[in-house]
Amino acid sequence: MDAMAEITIQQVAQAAGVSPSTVSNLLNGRAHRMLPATRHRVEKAIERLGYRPNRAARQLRTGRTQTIGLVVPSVGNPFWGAFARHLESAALAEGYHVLLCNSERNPERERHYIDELWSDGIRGVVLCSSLPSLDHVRPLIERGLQLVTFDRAAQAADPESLVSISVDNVVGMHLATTHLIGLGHRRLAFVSGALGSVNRKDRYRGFVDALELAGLPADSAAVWSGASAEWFGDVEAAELGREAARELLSGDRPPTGIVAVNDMCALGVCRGIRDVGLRVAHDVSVVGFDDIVLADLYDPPLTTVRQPSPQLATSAFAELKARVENPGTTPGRSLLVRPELVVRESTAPPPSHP
Amino acid sequence: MDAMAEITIQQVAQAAGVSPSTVSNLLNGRAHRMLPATRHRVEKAIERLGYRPNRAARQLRTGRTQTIGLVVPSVGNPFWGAFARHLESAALAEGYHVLLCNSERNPERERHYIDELWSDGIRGVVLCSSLPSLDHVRPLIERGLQLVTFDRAAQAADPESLVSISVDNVVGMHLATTHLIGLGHRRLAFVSGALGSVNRKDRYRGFVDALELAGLPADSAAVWSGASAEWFGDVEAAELGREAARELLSGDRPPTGIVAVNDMCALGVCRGIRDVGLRVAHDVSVVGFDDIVLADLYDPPLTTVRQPSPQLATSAFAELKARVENPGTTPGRSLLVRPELVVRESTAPPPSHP
DNA sequence: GATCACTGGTGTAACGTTGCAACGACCATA
DNA sequence: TATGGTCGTTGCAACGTTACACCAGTGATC
Repeated sequence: MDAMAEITIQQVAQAAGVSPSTVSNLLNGRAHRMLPATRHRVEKAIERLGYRPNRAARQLRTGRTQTIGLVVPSVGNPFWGAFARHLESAALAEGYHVLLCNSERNPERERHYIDELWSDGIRGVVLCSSLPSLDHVRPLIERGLQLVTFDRAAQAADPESLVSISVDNVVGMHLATTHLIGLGHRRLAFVSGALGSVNRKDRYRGFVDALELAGLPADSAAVWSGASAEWFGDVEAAELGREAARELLSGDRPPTGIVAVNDMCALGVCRGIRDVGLRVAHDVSVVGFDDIVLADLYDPPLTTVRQPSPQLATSAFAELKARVENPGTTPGRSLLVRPELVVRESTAPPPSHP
Repeated sequence: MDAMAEITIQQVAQAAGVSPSTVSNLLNGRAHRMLPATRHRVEKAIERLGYRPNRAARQLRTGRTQTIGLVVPSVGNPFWGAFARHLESAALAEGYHVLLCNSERNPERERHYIDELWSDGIRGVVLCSSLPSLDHVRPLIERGLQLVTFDRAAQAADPESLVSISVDNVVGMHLATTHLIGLGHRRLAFVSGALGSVNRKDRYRGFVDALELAGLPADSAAVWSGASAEWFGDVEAAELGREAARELLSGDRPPTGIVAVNDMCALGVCRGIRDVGLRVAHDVSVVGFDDIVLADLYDPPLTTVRQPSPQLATSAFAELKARVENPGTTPGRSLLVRPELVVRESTAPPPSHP
């Protein structure tokens, strides 16, 4: 295989007997400026040579890219996989591409990625970081980086141009916890990885709020937040949930209801419940968060808080595109969608006391 | 926010009191060619100005990119999500980026993406297409596109430079089917979407081969391949499996063992089994393919054929990188990894006859 | 028959980077 | 003191594209 020469706009121009400018005009929606005959000649030439414009040259010249960055914890988690998929579809429909970055919840890695994206000429990023502070990206934001954060409610100290799109995590967990309390549960537990991220903190707060509203002492509830790990990957969430369930249920005064920080974690909790010989719902109720596809497939189907990820992804892209194409015109804002509790069969009244 | 001027290599050069060439030399691993003092001045300037090289300019000049393309059916399917994640990690370790493309099993979309990737200057793509023919990418391969196909055994008519990495799907399904037969099952069913892709065809063949080897007439087995849909998305696989199970089990002579084309589909089958009031394993055994994280979490934990996706992803990237950086030196080849049957609890002997 | 406005098309410079060829300065050798 | 070699650094052209300014021709208007 020999070193392949690319087909350039000059070659097309020559083949069509016009100047490169004319070809460029056609390519950039200025076809009306030429005779139909010319236009057809050029189109034929493009077709015949299989010409594809060189994106790097175009980007260098115009300063624009048709690529956005997506930073998620890990597409190994089906929730993020689905989100990535929907975002990518929205992008495709508008001629954009998506560069995938799994931060693995590693701040260093996340920072590195944002820098790289900037180098790539990418000026719009959907960040699903959840790091409380955005200081590591502030210099870039000041230079013109457009950021849409997802699943991370806006913070007071955030840069003002920021757009944030998220489900209301506090409300969501409030709903979940209240559901459990309404079923008669009094001994609850909250299972999560380290509470380092905004959304986890919010979810935890929803849990505590609901407890207090019901007159239950907050300290009566167990909180299991993976003391060992500073942070944990989203795939390991399941393993963590499993471990948590085993530990919680073999202690004294085991909980009868467990709310998990997300569905993967909840599924792990369910597994842990079976590990110790108990039954989900019958012995201990579990509620998750996200409503991944598998929640409904599980046995028992998982009660959970739904994040409408197609809509959220679509909004995120639309918001980002508007800002990238028209920087500085719209002020920062924050969209907080109210989530919905989906009651399935992993929750039931607590077993009657002996 | 005003239009932001990028920081260029010239500005760095000026700030450091050297020429752009010197900065470029430093950036491209030719630091030994300058005095330590110069080097430090330049490094300081880069740091102080927050300079990031413009990738588009660099790519235009050198013709190289540090980006590869990944075309998967859909990262909404946890198997592909995990694969994407591992591939991306391998890429990151070598300074590469990954552009994500979900084909949604739509040939038109896949074709479009490959064209776009080429336009982006990307010369290496991991293609998880499974389309039997590669004709739609042949022109680009001839121009120098390096392709590693994954989960698609090499075909006779493939371009010679092609690398293909895959699990041995025939063997895998053979293992799964034989496992069921060994447990005493005689009435089996194979559930899949349309058998349009190479891997599905292979998996089906493994199923039939095992049947024949056991002296079971192939036509005694039911095959459910989603007659309605031309193709189906990976997320819908679960829905399809569910429907298949309901239909198969309410017919006459229902199967006692079902092998599903992948885990998502198998999970759907399990759900369908419960829909009709039967129990997985106890009444009908199910075996999947992939070994996604959730297989082990499920109730009952799913017996399945494992694809070692971290290793496969790592190999795919290594193979692709070698070819992109050194085109035309290595001939095409094909790596077929033997998969492993993971026996869990979704399979059991068939219920004894009344 | 000048002037003007359009129409269809072209020439040119620039985007930021790289790598080669070339440079002057210095030192060792003859 | 010439000659040659090395060292550290730089000038220059080019990668493929685009947008602006410009131009030559045509037809209408005064």
